[in-house]
Amino acid sequence: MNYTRDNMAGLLRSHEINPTHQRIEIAHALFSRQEHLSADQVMAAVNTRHSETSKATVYNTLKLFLEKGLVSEVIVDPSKVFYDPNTTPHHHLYEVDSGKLSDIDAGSVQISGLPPLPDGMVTEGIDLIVRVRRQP
Amino acid sequence: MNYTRDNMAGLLRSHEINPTHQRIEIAHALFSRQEHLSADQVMAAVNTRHSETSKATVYNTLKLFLEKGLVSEVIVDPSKVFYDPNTTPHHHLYEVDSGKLSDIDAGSVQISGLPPLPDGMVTEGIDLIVRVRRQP
DNA sequence: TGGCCAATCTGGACTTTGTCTAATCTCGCG
DNA sequence: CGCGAGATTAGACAAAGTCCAGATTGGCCA
Repeated sequence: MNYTRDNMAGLLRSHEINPTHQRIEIAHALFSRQEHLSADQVMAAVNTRHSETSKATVYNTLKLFLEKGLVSEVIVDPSKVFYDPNTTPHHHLYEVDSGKLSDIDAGSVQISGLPPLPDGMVTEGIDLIVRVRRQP
Repeated sequence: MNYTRDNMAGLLRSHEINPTHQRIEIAHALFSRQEHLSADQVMAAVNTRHSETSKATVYNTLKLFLEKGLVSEVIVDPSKVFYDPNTTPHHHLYEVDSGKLSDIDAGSVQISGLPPLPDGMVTEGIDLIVRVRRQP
């Protein structure tokens, strides 16, 4: 799969998102890298050379992508949210000292024995985060 | 177990923390409630009636408690960190719309099939968060 | 083509959470 | 009693994110 800007337009449309210039650039930044980026990093990626997209638009757009299921949020660092272009079920490995975040495929991981949910509640997601640190 | 202020002093000492007035109040706020509180909520709890403890002290103290293993951090909400008086291994249930956070005992939960860690890395902790939402 | 309108984007002010610093306070001990 | 290390404080500051009112865009139809 090729993450050209043209393909981004299609991707956005298939998620019922009107593909504007800014949205295409933001999607491109996330998907071509296949990495976890914070809002700040998206800003920087989109505004290399000359400033093109405002802070408000970056935040609005990421929130929109999230609602439309195009990206997911990863909350591992108290100071910033990461956005993840991988929306298939998977887990995360977080290197505490470097801040590096990587995926753990959900395929082989099994979680069992979770208690029943409170009445009238539905699961929105299960986040499994393995926090690791460089051996001292 | 009884979470009197006197017992708090002993608890702090047993974790190599000099038990000052402010630290005892903060420990008392966390342990007598047996709940997850944010720094803000600790501030409010400690400063009912007249202001007694400054913001800087609350933050310093929570960080100190964390280092000394007296409390643990729970990162589920991008906007604030919760502090958890329960340091035994356990997981969390987070009600997304209300912000309510509760414990899931680790006893019956099994996680298997995690891939090996990268070389030279040690696990610092495994966070399992079940995000739920009220049925629409 | 030209004009219209709704959707989108923007700068900048604002809020909230948390950090930092330099000055002050406390308290055990000689 | 007075000293000094450790603790506390007020308030300035930083960073992430939100909000708003006005400007821009672009698709559509005559």
